[in-house]
Amino acid sequence: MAISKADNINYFFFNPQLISTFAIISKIRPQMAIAQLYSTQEVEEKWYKYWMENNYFHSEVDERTPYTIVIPPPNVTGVLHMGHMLNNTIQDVLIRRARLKGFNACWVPGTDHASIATEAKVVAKLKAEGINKNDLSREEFLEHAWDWTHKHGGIILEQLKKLGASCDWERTKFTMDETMSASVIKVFVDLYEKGLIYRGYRMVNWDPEAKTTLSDEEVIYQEKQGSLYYLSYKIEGSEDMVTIATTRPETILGDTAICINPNDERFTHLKGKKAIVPIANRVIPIIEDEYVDMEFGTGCLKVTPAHDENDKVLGEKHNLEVIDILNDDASLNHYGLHYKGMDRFEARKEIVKELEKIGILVKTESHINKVGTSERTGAVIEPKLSDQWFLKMKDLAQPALDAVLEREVNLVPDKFVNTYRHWMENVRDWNISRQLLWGQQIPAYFYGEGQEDFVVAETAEIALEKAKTASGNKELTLKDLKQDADALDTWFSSWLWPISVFNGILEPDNKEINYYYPTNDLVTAPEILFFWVARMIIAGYEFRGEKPFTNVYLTGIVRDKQRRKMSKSLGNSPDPLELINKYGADGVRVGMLLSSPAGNDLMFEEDLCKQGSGFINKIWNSFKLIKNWEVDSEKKQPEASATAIAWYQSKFQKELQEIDDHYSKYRMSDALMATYKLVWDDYCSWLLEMVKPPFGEAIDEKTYNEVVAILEDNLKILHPFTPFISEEIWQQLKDRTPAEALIISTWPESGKINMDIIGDFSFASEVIGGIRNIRKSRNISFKEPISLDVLNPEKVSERFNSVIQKLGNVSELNYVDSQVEGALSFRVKSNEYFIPVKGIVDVESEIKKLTEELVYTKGFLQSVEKKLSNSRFVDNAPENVVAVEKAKQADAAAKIEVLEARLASLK
RNA sequence: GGGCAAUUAGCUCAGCUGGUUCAGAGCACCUCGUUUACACCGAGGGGGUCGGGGGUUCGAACCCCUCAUUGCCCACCA
Repeated sequence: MAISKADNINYFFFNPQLISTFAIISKIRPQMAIAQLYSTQEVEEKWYKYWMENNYFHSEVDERTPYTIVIPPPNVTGVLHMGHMLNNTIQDVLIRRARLKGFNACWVPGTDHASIATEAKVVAKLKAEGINKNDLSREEFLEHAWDWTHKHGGIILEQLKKLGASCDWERTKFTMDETMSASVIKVFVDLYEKGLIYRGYRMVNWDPEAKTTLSDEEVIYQEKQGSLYYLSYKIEGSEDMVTIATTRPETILGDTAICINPNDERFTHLKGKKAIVPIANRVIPIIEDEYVDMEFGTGCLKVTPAHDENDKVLGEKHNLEVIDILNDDASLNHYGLHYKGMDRFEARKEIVKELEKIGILVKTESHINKVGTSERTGAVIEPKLSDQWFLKMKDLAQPALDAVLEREVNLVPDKFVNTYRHWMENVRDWNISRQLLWGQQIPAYFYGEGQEDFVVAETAEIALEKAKTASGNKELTLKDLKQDADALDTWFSSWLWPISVFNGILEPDNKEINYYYPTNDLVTAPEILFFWVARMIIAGYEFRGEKPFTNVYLTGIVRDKQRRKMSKSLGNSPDPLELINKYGADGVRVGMLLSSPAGNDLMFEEDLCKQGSGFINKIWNSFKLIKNWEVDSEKKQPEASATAIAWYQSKFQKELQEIDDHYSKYRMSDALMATYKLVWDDYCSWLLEMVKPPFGEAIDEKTYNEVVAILEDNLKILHPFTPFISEEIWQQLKDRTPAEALIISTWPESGKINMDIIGDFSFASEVIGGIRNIRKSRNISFKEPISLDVLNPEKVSERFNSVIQKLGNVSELNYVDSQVEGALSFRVKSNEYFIPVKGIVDVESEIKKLTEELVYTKGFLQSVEKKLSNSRFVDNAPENVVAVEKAKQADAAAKIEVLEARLASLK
């Protein structure tokens, strides 16, 4: 791309690729250099470094009130995606504003070891290298996992820095740090001793690929096209058959009963009989239970307690045998007979073939069923009975439920309270063990032959003492102890996060936890409301007797234009870092927040970032204007400037109030939009235009100083959204010491709002609009001065006359007391304005316009009068509402008078 | 199957106790403009029976009923 110097000099190119070209140009034009250029990459890098060097992000316990946010720790080996961008932008906005408001702002960053996700990645990597996880010892595998973590870990945190995240990096934590892990173990032991953790033989979600259990939340149900197979079982000692329907014919090998509904008259003849399982040729009882739905399938149910939750319940009730036919990898075991070793799906096909061959398969129907799959590996989940560790939830959940219902913890938006309540009221015990190596190993030690005798303790040494006491065997040594091989669920460490990052578990009375806890805001996705948020609240009350945070801001999901969730696999997610390169971090931050109310999904498209960077560009250019002004200390302040500044000060206060209100309700986009409009419309389009000196002239010092002060306040309210450009301008505006950096300055104080001047301004802006309309309709160039005549001068707000003259390019403003001939007119309220025009006024079209205006106003007046003549309205409506209607009536009547007078003068 | 939400301009959304500002904003669109910070600009403009129907009220985008559509959560019958 060729750029001529002439093109460059007066334009600002928002294009990082052109930096070097600009750098050269800036050298040739030293007097302009400072303000002409804006390179996002350069500026962003510069200020981030500056903030870091001056330690502004770091927080220490002090006298101030703390304002704390703990980051939802991303997976240690993850990379930044759009969800993180949204989430962390919001957190940074909150924390930066808190910092400006004078709080001791502390944003604690960190990462999560994400046991299953990370382990899956490590296993895959090893596999690619030809190494099988099972061939490694625990220690060897963990070494690989730590290698991987060190290599990829924390990349995501570096990416957050590019976004401008002002985290206290000195506090960075990892859920497998020594103290974090020790906290987890301590909590486990504690809960075990309270009798809340137990070991149970339960049906769990089994991921045969990762060979671990999953929590219910990690199972994703997908609708899949399958078949419903109708199979006939022989009745023992007769030629009768009974037909059942199943979606999983391979599990017949694990059948231990047939169940019918006792009320089902079709099957009375089967009561007390026995059936024969095909292929296995085992004899199983026919039991009766009302659980069976008589409408579904054939009304007969095969019962496989080992492979179905409901069947398990039935089995326990009727004391049935449990036959587990699967190995851990979901291949068939010896109960699979000649299918032993075959994968479950393969076996299904083969068994169906065999059943067909022996005439047992009556028919096959297509059937859509919901199949549970693993969130991490995608494998179809197998319900499996196994020994697992559980945490009793019911009592623990109660305070956490109350806290949200009583709004001690606020969910934003509030609608999530219902969902939360529903879940907490029906909370189930939490399966906390995982058959994984990557994570905190369960601190249970077996000292006997089987799994019956065990003790739970922080360390093996303590466990040994406990085991000696428990067994009465003083000869036991460490070698006799065998620690449970399983690791704890990842969430069993992250539920402690707001406490453990301040070491509040191991040292419950330390200075930091006492100061920073409870934290203020948590910003996270609603998807993990139960996974994580609810459990943190539970942990907060259980281990600190206090909530972990006051507000939970639930973001939406970032979707594309087609409303599809943005994901790597779909390939519809832009690379956040590329976006930052292209639009600048400030631009992307604005883009992300332009439309993302709490709890609503964000329909993201790149245009939003474009709009964001357009805003940055506007801010920059408005600064360039000021920066290049020549200041004259002798010059008197023009009246228009004084008026404009007085107006803006009130307008700013009014909007500041709005913005603060939006923040207090976590309406981030509204706060941004109010700021955006204040800066773009009120500040740039109106204020700067009103105070701008004529071409070639200098600006008076008073106005200059006042505008600079205004700009400084603007920068303060911009800073949370656009930290980089605001700091850049702040620093260019004046020489500042590190103690005067914008990031640690103060949020503008709220002040008086003069509503009169705001009202007068909007009156004046309507007048200016009227002038512009006439200029446009008559094709009068802006450069051509006009004169303006005003009828009914007593109602004109004179303080804005100078502004009207300046922005309307009005050379002469006269008050007249009668209609002006040969002029075009417009009306604001009941005042009438005339602009004499050259050439002939088209009386016909003027009359037409006036008539239309008159008809509309009369109609309006009529509707108001109708309302006012309705006694039920006047009697029932509040006084101020009636007063308003009366004012409308008076205004409309006056306007009609004016219009009629004008029409009369033209006819 | 149970529950919760949403439906307002082409798009994304405001509309905060039913009544000033009640039909709004931003983007997009159209017209005009080489005004000396910015064309990523400026000025102006068009565009909506507030998902349908019914009700309450002096008055409804807002409250009630009903239907429709969409999204989410929970539980799941083999």
